[in-house]
Amino acid sequence: MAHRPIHDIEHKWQEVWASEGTYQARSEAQGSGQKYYGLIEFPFPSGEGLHVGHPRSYTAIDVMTRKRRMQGQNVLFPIGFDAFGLPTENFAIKHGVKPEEATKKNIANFTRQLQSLGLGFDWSRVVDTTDPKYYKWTQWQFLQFFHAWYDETEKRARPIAELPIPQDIVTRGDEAVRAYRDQHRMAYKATTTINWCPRCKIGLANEEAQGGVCERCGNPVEPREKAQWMIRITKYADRLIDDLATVDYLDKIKAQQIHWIGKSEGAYVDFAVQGTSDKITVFTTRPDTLFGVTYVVVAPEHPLLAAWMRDGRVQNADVVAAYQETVARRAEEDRVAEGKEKTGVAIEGVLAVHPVTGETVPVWTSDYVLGTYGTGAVMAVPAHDTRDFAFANTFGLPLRWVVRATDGGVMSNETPFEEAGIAMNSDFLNDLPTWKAKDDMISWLVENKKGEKATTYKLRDWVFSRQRYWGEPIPIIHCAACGYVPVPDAALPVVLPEVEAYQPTDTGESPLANIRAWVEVSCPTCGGPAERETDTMPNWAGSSWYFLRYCDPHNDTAFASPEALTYWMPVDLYNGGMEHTTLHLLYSRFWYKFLWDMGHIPASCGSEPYAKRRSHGLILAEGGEKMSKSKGNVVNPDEVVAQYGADVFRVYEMFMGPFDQAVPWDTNGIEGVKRFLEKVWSVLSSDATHSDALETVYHQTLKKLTDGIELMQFNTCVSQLMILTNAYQDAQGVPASHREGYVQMLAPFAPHLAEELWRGVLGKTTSVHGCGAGWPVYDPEKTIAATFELVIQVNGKVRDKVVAASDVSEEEAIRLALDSATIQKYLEGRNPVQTRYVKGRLVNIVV
RNA sequence: GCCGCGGUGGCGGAAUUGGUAGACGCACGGGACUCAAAAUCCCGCGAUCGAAAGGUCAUGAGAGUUCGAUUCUCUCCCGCGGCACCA
Repeated sequence: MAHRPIHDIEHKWQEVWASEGTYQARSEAQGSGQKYYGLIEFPFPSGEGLHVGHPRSYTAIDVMTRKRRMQGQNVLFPIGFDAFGLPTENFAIKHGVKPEEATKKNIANFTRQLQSLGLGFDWSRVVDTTDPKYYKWTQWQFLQFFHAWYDETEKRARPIAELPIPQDIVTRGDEAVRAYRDQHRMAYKATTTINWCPRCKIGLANEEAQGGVCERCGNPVEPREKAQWMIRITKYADRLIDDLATVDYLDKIKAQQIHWIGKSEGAYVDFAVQGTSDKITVFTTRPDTLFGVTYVVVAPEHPLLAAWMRDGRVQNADVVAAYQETVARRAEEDRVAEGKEKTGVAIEGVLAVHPVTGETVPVWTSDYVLGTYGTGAVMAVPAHDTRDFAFANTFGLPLRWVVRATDGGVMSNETPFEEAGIAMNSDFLNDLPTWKAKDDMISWLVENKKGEKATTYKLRDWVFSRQRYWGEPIPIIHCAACGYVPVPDAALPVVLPEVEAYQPTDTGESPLANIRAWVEVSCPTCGGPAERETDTMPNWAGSSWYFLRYCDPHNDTAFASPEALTYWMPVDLYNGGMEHTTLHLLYSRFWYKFLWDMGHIPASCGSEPYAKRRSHGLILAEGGEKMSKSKGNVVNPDEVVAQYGADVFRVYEMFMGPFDQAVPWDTNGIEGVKRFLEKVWSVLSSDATHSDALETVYHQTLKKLTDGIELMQFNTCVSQLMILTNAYQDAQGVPASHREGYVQMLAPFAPHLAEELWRGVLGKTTSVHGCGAGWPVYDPEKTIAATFELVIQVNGKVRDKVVAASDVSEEEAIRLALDSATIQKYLEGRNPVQTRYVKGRLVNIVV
């Protein structure tokens, strides 16, 4: 390549493609042929620039969409920038620049990098989540959540105006009605304990504070009470699980989402508190073990416990209070540390009444019961639950088996005792209540008003408020007289005001709160004095619907027209990182379903945004470690492109290994790809005479690429191209009849080289990459050579190989095998017991 | 602990889904070209026995099914990713 100015060539074609509009999708009105919407996760434009991992995903989908475009499909392969977010804000604070300026610069840099890779993006549809023209619709969509409630009966979101108001609320007046509505909105404000990161000074959603540490800075988070905007994603939990059956996602993605939503079915069971009207409601998935209950445990932060502490019922109040305090102070990490001894204290003076037997059992509090899951209280069945068993064991609490009467006598259910090696004492078998099946027990509880069937989820409602500057302002106005008033559509977007200081405040207020001129507004409803909401939206907001905007990115009257949505949606293929499985992917599925419920997305688009989801593996550093700035092992795409050019980079990334698996970067490996592309250039510069052997490899390669690209087997597609190229090298050139097809096959992988060969060497006048430019078709018959090497096995071991005609019959093949002198030697005069023939492969003789 | 994925030469990885294990690439060794080096081209390259022909062993370990197992079944070991006191 030293003799060819590779960068000039690449640059030249990039400009030609841009001016010819080669990669622009045709609109729904102009598009002919099948549409194909290929999507990659739009990047966050960080200051560091592109990582070599980005192009792996982008090139893969680029290869797939290029092939389909050549085949004549109307391809939409868009790009944009998810540019709001903390890193930019932190950078701005640190360097005293405006976040929008830093963002602009980063987007420009990313654009330059992406364009240098020759990716076939439709640059006329770029979106930027920080553009007011874009976030106007993010805000508008938030307001749709505000204007809606979830109808459990119809299992869909509906306009808030259609929310039935109970008569007793109506009679209490407008205030009560308004409060009732506010409680039912899909976007609602609630004071909750949030995960507060004292370092970032920000409230985090549970999913951003996994393991009790801040996702951004790794600092431990602490609980903090704060009024936050919440979105009722939990209402969609069932649909988010059930509809996975209708889409083609990698199984591991489905499994992770289902696990994350964490649905479990069981019952609420009420335990009365002796001598009071209180009842402790527990959640259990095993109501059939109700007779095994020997105590009840409430979470340390359980509201009932707080009430008992207040009314003086708790006899050991100081012990309980001390325990509560210890737990509150303890970091989440310690709490869940593996193998941790269980801790807890008995609540003296409080006894729970077993709902069936009427016996009293002690009530304990322990942090092994989570305040945030179920009802924050459990019935403990130490004989059948390992955690209860551990607790009972620590504190010497009694155990009781639940046994099932069977024909042969009595048998125990599974029990941790056996695991623990403790012998079972059969005394307990006396006086046992009748065992009931799970459903029977629930029926009994329902009939006797002691409980009900219940389903719980690990998924929590979505904390949607961020006390930060660099995000979409939440378009709500607080009016003392009217309550929460949405900013009227005509007044959208609510543009981020210019601010002097972006620093978050210790009070937990957004920096926007300091800008009084912006905060103070008159109420759109009554005209009275009012204040803007100063929290902003999380990063996940803009990315929850960007794929819809791509369908119609310049629309000023809607986020996208119904026509455009009908034409393009759903996304045919969405590729992205596994790390987004439980956050972005789940949020955007939910967001889409909601807009679909509300009729903002045409019903014909279907209830799922992505028909197919795939995920790429990580690119690791040369030693197999993760690339990281601190380790100094990061490979910079700019340097790779500078040294080898974009085509070598692309082909190498496709060749390194299976697309869905992690692979280490290998500097020697990229040299091999460089040699390969040079070989392509040199073999194509001379003609070879046509031969049957070349014809076979050629058609085998066509078949491999035609199928393999769809199956995302990029590494073996590149291998096959190498095999073909090696064959041409042996033949000292490419036969005239192969030249076009050969270049076309290379085109998705090495678009610049292919275009140079197509127009420069083959003398074509239009792009090899254009829509309908053509994709070579293979002849299945020609993929089979005239002869093949027939393997002959004796008792399953390869003993000889002979050349046979491809259409050899079974009889002939076996004859050939038996005629072989080598085989005769192995048979030692024995007669075959049986013979097997595998067409086109082998004969196995069993003696 | 639970869920998912994986374990094949010195390395990245192939193997038509039960049919020649190691394609393709890298690294390495030998040779050609060259005054020399680089580049390029040709040959070799799992282990082991053998001068060779050829044999034997080999896909994390062990068993099983089968004419035949990297592929299917069971048990176990190891690695990666996710979740994790979720009742």
